Amino acid sequence: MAGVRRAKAIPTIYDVASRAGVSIASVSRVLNGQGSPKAETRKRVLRAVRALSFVPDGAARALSSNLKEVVAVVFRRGGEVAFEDEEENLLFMDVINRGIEVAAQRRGFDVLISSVGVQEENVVARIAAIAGKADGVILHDQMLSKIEIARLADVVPIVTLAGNPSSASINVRCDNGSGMRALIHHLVTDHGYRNLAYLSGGADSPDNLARARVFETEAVAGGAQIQVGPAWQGDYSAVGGANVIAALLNRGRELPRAIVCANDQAAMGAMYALARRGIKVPEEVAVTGFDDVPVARHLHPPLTTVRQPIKELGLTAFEVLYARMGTARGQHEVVLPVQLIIRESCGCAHSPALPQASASVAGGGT
Amino acid sequence: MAGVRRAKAIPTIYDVASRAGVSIASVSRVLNGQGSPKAETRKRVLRAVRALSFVPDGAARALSSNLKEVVAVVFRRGGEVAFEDEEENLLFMDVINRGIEVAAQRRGFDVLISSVGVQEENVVARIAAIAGKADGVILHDQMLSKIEIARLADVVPIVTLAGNPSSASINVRCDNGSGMRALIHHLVTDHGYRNLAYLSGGADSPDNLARARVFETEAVAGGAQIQVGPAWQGDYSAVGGANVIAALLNRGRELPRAIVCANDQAAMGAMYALARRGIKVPEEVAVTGFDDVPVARHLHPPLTTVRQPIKELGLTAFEVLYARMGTARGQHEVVLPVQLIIRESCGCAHSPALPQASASVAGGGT
DNA sequence: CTGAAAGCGCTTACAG
DNA sequence: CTGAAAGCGCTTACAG
Repeated sequence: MAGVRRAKAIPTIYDVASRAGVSIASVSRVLNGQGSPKAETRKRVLRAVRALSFVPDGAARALSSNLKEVVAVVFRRGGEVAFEDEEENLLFMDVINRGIEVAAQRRGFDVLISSVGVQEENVVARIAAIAGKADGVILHDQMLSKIEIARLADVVPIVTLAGNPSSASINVRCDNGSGMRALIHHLVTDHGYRNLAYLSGGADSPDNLARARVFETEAVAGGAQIQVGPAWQGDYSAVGGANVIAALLNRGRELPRAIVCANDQAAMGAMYALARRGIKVPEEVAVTGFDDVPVARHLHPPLTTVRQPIKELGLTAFEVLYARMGTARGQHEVVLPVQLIIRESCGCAHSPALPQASASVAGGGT
Repeated sequence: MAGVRRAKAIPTIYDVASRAGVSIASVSRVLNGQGSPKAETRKRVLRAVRALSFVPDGAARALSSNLKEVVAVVFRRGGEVAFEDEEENLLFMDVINRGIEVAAQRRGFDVLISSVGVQEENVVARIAAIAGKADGVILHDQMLSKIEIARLADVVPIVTLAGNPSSASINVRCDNGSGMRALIHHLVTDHGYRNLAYLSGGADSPDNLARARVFETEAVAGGAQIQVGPAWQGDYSAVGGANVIAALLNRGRELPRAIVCANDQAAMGAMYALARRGIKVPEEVAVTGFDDVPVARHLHPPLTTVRQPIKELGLTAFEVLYARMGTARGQHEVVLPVQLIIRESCGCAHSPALPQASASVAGGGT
């Protein structure tokens, strides 16, 4: 508001109509392909539109048609970035957002992006304001409580990404269970590790909780010892992961044979901390991640992890939201499959690669 | 439009007003902090707002206040992704977009993101539609001609990123000239290379043109031989870069001592193609990039390149646009400084690093 | 401090 | 096929 306003008068549909010598209704019709305007009318309108560089005002359209053709995406923006590679974290969100955007485009929607600072105060108000500018909202992370979501859902359809299912919204997530199950099976059965730890992610993250739960069940079922608890509490970040390992080491604790990390970021941090102490991965301690972010394969050793269908997560989130805009109810949770990616940090043999970081080529082209 | 509509009736400002027993004007005032509503009025309005989960409609606000508080960002979406690392390319745009978003947030704006397919037909119409939904537009790449920009600029302020300066818009870019100058100086003077080539980026990219021009001037001024021309025409992509090298090698051409690539992506492709033929970088051929994307330091060898202030590019684009929304005119070009980042692909000595990919830590924390 | 009313720029029944 | 008119949900002078 403060001092922001337009300079020159911008042409409206009235200007176009009078220049073309027709009514504004006709202008609207030819512009939106409604009805069957006469060729002559059409021609005159189009000419006037060009002459005036007329662009229909989105707000006015939205108001009268009750459709903004905008989907809002809200996510948390990280604070300080200790590891340079932490930027990769963003990539994860960005790839999801790209998926949302591609799906949105197909339906003629645009994407309104809005990040919320980690320690921003009025999150609810912020999100409400954004919701007012869109036909639907996609929420990354767990930024709103169940009731807050329910309240907002009265006003606009909501899809959560990796959140908790709720009767008021739809949750889209990946299959943490089978991903973790495959990973533990590989570690316990294939490698025979008898002592594992789970380096946890954000304490209140549903993904983290699900992964932790399956980690425990499967490891124990496989007859392995496990280490869990406060000492292993990370926060999905590389610094967090590094701190956990460093603290453990400082207190002289003996490390397990394998560290299963809540995500790739934490794994990067853990590997960094281990390297600093001269502990060899995977010879002394195996480390695994979750997500398969692009850098994962560039690490030394390349990271064994569980690949999430990142872009599909976004595509699906939009499609599910779009469907919800039309119909009242539907499913409340959508689960996408994951894939175990075995590289070397688990202890598997070095697979021969081309002598360059980008050895993993899909096309060829040369 | 097709079949999309709301389910339940959504509360409007009238509902709030009648529930609170005041006029809609009062509701609007307390919600927007205008005037000085009585404490009692304020209380009753707020209570009603909560009770109804009222969220003001953005379209209606925008229409009556003539301010959407939305800035549109349009960029080109790549086609196929041959190199997996090509995703990093997105990161570049995404970091810029993050910068835009952070700056926008400070001013109470949200960001409307819209990518345009490489071979999409109605680009002008698409962009016009997006412009109608925003108070200003930021254009990545060179997607619109000079006249198209001028036409659109009649309707909405425009900032281009790495485009051409024009009287109708403002262009924000980095200082290609001094970056390339520093790089060539390092290659020619410090390393003494006498034979260089410029692996070009998109033929119509202003950045590429500027870099190519300075490359020539500086290399020649330094007394070096240069190779340029169609055989060295890439397209900013890794595949493009790889193809150029492969084609040259296939035709038995002798490579120069150093290949200066238009950007990091092309450099990655070039290094890949060289590695496939067993040509050693930097011992036989030095390779450099431009941009300093995050993977650059993970390559083997780590890439010498010119760092662009990526996030600042975005921040600046928004601020400049915001300023333009208020005042009629101003500067037409903003240039941000760059920094030469010397790593190993130029032939410089291996700098001792921690035994892990993420050796580059900023904080510490352990 | 507060309310009645106009107006923002479109879309869309409703007549003709 | 086309136009006059109502209405979408807000903000903001203008009176009081």
